[in-house]
Amino acid sequence: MPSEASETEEPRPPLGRQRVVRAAICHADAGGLESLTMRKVAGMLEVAPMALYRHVQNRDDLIDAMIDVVFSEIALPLGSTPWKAAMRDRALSLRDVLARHRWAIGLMESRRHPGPANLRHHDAVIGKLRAAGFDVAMVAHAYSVLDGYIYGFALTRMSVPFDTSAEIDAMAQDMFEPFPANEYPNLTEFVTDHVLKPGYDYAEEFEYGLDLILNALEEAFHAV
Amino acid sequence: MPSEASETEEPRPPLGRQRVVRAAICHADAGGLESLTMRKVAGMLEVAPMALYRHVQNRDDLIDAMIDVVFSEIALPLGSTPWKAAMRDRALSLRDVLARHRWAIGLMESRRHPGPANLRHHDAVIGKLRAAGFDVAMVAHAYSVLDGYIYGFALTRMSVPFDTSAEIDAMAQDMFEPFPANEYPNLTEFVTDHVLKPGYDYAEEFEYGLDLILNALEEAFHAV
DNA sequence: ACCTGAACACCGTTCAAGT
DNA sequence: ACCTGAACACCGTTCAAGT
Repeated sequence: MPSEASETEEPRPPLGRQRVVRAAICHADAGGLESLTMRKVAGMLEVAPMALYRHVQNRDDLIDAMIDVVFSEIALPLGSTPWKAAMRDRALSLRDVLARHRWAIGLMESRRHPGPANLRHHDAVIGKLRAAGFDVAMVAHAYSVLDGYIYGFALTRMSVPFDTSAEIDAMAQDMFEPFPANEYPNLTEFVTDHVLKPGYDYAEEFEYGLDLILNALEEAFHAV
Repeated sequence: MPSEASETEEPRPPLGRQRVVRAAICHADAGGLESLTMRKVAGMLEVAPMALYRHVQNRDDLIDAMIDVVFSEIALPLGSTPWKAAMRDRALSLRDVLARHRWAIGLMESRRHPGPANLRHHDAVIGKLRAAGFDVAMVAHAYSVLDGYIYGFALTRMSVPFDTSAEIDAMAQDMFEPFPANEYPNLTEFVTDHVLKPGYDYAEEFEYGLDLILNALEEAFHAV
């Protein structure tokens, strides 16, 4: 067939950095960072492994780009919303984004080459607090405790991998199985009498701590 | 020479699970989890890679064992110390342990097979709060917000890798260099007018947030 | 009981070509 | 300009031996 038949021969679209980064995020969302290999991303895009290196310097550069996409998904505290409500909305948005992209939790704040969405996000959060009257020292306090809590909650609570009460129950059995009964009475009581109870929900735990911190920050702010 | 000369021939001591785990922790402390390979640990112990598998099921089992050693290094809240001081001491101890073993931060609360030191630690913390009069719901609130904050601070603040003010300065230059000047005015002001100032110290930020949370928990506890 | 060596199916990345 | 294929120096882990 003639090589000019450009439409019927399905000439694949050029790769492009965006398509590479999106495919990588998709893979990491499903399988985690460990299973994200250059070769698998290339396979998803039906391309030779080395084709990726035209659009990405190396694996670390790819991860930098992925993280900036994640930052771009966090709702910015813009508009005239009061600082406390704005920080609350931003915290819930960040919590949701980290739940979608669990592989990103440990990488968001340790990149040596932050992207534009990263810097823009921090600029907006700091700007909102400054506009509300926080001095730079109080901004540091507030940002440190809020982000510490949000990322830490994402890390410690959301990483527990079960959805149903039955799963959590089975897992608890497995955990205590190798040890003598009543070796850990307080932990056992806590798990059986509270965590395993049908009404218990992690999501509410996040908002309890978040509001505890926001209220305490408000008090500290007004005390100045 | 006769094979009975057992002392002069330096017959290496048997490997043993403890020696393997300790060597692995030592390597991870220095180079992180990424560079921790079975082959390198074997090399440190001057042994063939496959020798490790007599004492450890696989790489994941090795990491489980490493994490439990880390848990064993956290000071337990024992004795008759009041709950607030005990939680404060425990938080500072956990912060220090995580600073020594940064590779462990993301793994401490997501192990499918927690070891005895892990369970014993949680049992002691829960026991201290229960003994102080916290009901199980309040224990969940307190533990969730405290550990969230401690792990998150370790993740977000301690992962920034600089020691001296000069280093942080150079890094800030690098970060903003690819972008137009004054693109991020609030962030720039915050970094130059506060973070880069000689008196600023991360360590104090940790204790500010910790005391904010502990005081808020105390209020919530007494309000019940 | 404890350790070894070869082998297998993977990695990221460099280099030299291909179109 | 964009993609490929072979090659190199690595991985974790299985298997069959060695002492």
